[in-house]
Amino acid sequence: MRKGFLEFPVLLIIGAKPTYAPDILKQLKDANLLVVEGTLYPLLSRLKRMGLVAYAWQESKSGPPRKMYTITKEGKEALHQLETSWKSLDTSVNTLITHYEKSN
Amino acid sequence: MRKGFLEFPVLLIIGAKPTYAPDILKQLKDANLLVVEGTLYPLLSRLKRMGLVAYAWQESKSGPPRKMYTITKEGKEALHQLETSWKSLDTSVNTLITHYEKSN
DNA sequence: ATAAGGTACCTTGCAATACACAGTACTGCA
DNA sequence: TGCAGTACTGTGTATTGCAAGGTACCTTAT
Repeated sequence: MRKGFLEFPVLLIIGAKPTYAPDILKQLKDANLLVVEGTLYPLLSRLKRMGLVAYAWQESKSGPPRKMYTITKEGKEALHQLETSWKSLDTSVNTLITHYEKSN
Repeated sequence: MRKGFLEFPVLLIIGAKPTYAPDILKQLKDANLLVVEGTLYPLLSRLKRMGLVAYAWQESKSGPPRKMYTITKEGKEALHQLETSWKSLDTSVNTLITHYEKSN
């Protein structure tokens, strides 16, 4: 279950708008999801290998070129499935919390 | 982040009422959280080693004795912290979902 | 021109988690 | 005594996420 949880938020971010790694890190941090470079880069490579995202090099005005990631059709399908799983998990856990609180 | 996610639902279950492994498995399954023996037993040992739960042998009318697990004071404290983390994660992910949906 | 600092990407090695799978042990019943 | 059911345990493995270190490019200041 919940294997590769991080894929979900990352796909959500890329799915919302094409972005590149440092920006993804920033958005995750803004969302209170602490992820570091060493986690994100391998994850992005994995998503690319699975065909869920694609990238294109894009020049920058303030540094080296960036890999701009976009979500693919397959990525969107995977995203919808992840969203379903998430909602199920969310419901399950919140139910357990309710049970716990009722018992005290 | 979210390292050892399963600890949370398991602690919630034990915290609500003393139980033993097969019953925990059943409750997790009822909550749509698929976990198997090979995952749960090491997890329980870990929780015990960390002092978050304790167990007492209890005889059964239909088979071998059971390890009845109860939550400890430390376990309750850990549980509250896990609950806080969960709520934060819940909010974060749902925010990202909203952002994603708005962008489409 | 060159040094320094910043940005972006990538790799290696490690620890922990969760699973598959197999095994042990106790109980009750035929 | 054999068998099925219940409960607990151990081994091996893939994956995940992180720490740490490294490469390369670009801009700015000297």
